[in-house]
Amino acid sequence: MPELPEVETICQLLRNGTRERLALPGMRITHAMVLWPRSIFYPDVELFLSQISNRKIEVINRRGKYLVISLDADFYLLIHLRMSGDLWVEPQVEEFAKHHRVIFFLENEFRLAFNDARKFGRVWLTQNPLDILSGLGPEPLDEFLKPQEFFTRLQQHSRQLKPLLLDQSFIAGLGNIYTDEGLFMAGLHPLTPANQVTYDQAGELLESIRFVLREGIRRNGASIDWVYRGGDFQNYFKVYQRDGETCYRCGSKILRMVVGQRGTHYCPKCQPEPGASL
DNA sequence: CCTGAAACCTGTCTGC
DNA sequence: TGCAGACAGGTTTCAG
Repeated sequence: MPELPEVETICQLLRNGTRERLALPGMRITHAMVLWPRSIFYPDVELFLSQISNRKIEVINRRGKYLVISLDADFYLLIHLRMSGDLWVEPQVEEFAKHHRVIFFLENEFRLAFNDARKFGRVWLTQNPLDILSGLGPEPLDEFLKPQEFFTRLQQHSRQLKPLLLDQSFIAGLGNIYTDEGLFMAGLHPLTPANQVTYDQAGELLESIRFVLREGIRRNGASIDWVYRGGDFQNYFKVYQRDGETCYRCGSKILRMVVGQRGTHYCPKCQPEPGASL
């Protein structure tokens, strides 16, 4: 599922807990079990298992699409869910679900399970989280990011908007859904060269991105395909996977094309081609 | 710097 | 029913 709003939803769930499921901060990990070794990106599995044992969970945060779990002894557990990853807090007595890849056993009767059907997700355990996170661009929801800076960053690239916004070093957390939705709201064609975006358009794009991300978070993320249950932002998509259907704003037929190997959905009338006159 | 293709994986859906 | 092909929320690597 995971784009920024989905990761944020999981982050808040783990941080605050729910009725039956305890909040994780303050809880100790007694030991872990690795069912798919390639899920552990760093360090090697043997060292990972020894270093994770008996670590206390202190703070749970998000940076881009990474979940950042601070542990005692200055360790950080970083988890990237990629395409199909999810994190479940569940009783230890349950059978392992089909796609469990890494299990963190807690000191009570619960465990934290990393479930990931497509095996693309990755886990790091490190004392230097910046080695992994420092390449990320700014957080879109951080008010520290001003329209002027966003405009300046756009000016520095000739790339098309769609692949640029998906580039995590340009801005962190956007994925295919929220990029398409943000471009639609801003009225910008996905193929527009970034350095052709005007100052006003840049401001609108930043506002639009923030709006769709906040809506996504408010709806607890989107649930698509067979992977995720929980959020319902998929019921509020304006263009994503709506190709062939009618644009709510102008009535035109929503189109789909492939840009940078990613399905891209847009309204040909609300998002005019770059260079086309209105 | 930019683009496109391929790779890493499993599951679902569509069409023949 | 079987089977091939397309497609899926992401990222990295490599060729041109």
